[in-house]
Amino acid sequence: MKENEAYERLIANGVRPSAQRLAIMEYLLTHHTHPTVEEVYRGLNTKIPTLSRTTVYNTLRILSEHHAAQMLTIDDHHICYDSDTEPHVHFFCKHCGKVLDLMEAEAPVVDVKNIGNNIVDEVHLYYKGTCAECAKRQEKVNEVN
Amino acid sequence: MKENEAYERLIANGVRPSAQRLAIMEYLLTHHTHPTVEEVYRGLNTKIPTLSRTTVYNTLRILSEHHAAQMLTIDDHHICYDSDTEPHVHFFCKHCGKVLDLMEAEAPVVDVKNIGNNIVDEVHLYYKGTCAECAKRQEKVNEVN
DNA sequence: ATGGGTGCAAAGGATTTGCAACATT
DNA sequence: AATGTTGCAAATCCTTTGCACCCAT
Repeated sequence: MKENEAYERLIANGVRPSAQRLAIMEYLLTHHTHPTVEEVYRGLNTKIPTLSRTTVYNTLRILSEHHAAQMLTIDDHHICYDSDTEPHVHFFCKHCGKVLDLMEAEAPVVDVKNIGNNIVDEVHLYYKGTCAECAKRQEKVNEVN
Repeated sequence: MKENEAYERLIANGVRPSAQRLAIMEYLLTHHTHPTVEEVYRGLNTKIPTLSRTTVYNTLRILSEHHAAQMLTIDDHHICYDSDTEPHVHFFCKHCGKVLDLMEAEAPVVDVKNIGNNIVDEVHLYYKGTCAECAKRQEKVNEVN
């Protein structure tokens, strides 16, 4: 990771850089796994034993409100976060629950500022289905039968 | 509404047509307001006083699993349902919480079957921002100041 | 001294589950 | 009878809130 990238991201988006916020921002910047609140909490708990879930909740909400990160509401039981704030497509596997990034080459580019008189400031593109791995596993099961 | 549209929709998607399921399916087909579980429950409670929330939860989940309706997870506190299962863009107003349909003319058409080896069977396009009404209201406030 | 941030515990809210009664075949 | 569906109550889980303490871009 670039030196101070977390710090710069917070400042650029008008978020005061406390130690906890820096740690959470850095966690998102170095883990492109679309972590949930719980995953961020557990991932940082060893480094910062005093960290509370409340702070993780608060911070992730603040980060997404300030567009320093994206909240992905791709599934009702899987709210997660992504430090990549550029619109890109997310794929959600209904079988294993994994969230993948799909590259621009594989997805339409949407760049809208407003539609009618509605002002658009976030674009979310979610595809859902069966990921390559789960599809392969199911094929095997079918072969056996 | 067409005669028996709810019935046909259930049968076509392999859902057994109980009285409750028919009523919920019909409610979705006649209310294009993207209702939540609670709104469906309240909307039907007068007609079917014995209806329980549990059944509304179960039924809406079954309908979306069978692609007889879509579950929209556009916002963490606003999970709602839409009987239109064709991919179309939804606009969510962060101020008033309203969910609007955007017509095809205003939005990209996405028709994907799979990407890489991932099998896509649902496409969700969500735009978020400020709706025309809320934007207008904010303008007025700004003029006064 | 002040405003903001943190974290504990408790509250709140939404959704699911266990299970007995009921309906439909 | 057998199978699937419903609905009540309770349990669970996730998230927010109240509040006291702490800290310092």
